[in-house]
Amino acid sequence: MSAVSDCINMLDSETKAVETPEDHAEELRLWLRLLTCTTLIEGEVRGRLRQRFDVTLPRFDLMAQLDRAPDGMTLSDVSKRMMVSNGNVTGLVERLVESGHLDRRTSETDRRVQVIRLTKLGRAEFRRMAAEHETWIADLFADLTPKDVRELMRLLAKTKASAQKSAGRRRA
Amino acid sequence: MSAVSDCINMLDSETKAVETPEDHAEELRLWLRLLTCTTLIEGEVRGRLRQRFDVTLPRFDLMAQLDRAPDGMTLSDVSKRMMVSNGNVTGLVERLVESGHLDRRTSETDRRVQVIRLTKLGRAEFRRMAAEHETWIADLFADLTPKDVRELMRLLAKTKASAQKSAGRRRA
DNA sequence: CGAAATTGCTTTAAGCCTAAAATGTTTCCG
DNA sequence: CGGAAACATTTTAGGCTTAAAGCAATTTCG
Repeated sequence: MSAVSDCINMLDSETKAVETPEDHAEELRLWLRLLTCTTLIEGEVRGRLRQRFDVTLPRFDLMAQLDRAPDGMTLSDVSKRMMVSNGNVTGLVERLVESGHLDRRTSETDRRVQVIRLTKLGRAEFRRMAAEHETWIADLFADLTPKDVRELMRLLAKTKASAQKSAGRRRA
Repeated sequence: MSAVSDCINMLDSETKAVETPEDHAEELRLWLRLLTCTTLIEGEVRGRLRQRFDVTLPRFDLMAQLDRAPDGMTLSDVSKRMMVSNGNVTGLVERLVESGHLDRRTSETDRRVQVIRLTKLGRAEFRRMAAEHETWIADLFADLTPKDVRELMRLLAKTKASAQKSAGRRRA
């Protein structure tokens, strides 16, 4: 091996400034496991919502957002909170207005803005579903100790921060 | 409070066999955080796959399954592994056969079964994408220490087991 | 002021996804 | 053997989802 490549390798191992074909198998496995957990739980919740209340998960999620905002939200707010595209929200809201769960009105002060709220019916139905939903989640996580839960919260917060930072780097 | 309700409450607190309106806010928050992390990372990966390779995430995932199975897989296998419905796989495979990435043939021994494999093109393209994909994941998780990763793996394994148990209870 | 950029939302085209019903195939067993 | 059950896949109907383009209203700033 040449003196030059010796030098480069030392830089690599000591400063980690250069990318040799490094091994990221652990992170990859972590990502797959994270995805598996989420998919598993999401599927379970989806199925139960459907069976018990004949409602879809996205509809439930949207109502959950609105339940915490008595004064309503704009479509953009909802879109950001739910981390879905704008166009997605448009259709979702359309169907929920149609079924009488949501009320939609154009803002007085800015005619671009649509403000949506839960109707009385929407709120009542959501509360009924949410109560049961909470027990499902509790059951799905039942084998975790309170300490496990705290620790997971902490590590996922760290994960979220890390991912956001990485996403920010890309957009920059 | 009556003697009867005293008795019931004692049973509740000591054996946890009965459900009083308990507080499961922590588990709920944990679930939302888990979902946020996954959605965030998934969206980031989806965007990068699209930008760099003009490929969708489901296509990538399907090819990833096949890359690890040189002898091919049946559609049912893929469906189970990917945790998606059978009908979903049918369409996904259709498009990947169409684009020349997959090879599909009916099993010799069981005419119900379709065996799919990566074509040479499919494998080459997947390997190219996977190499880059791995660096994205590493970057997204960059702020986690090796210890964090290990700990998350452990807790997510526990979470997965708990959720599977709960899902099993329901189907029973 | 008024053009340009931005913002909020909708539309479009394409693809993803599910649950349930339908189709064809194989296995099980009486 | 032969019908019932199980299995693998496809089809169907409906909804979800995205990226990108389009439209209208508002804000910015020369």
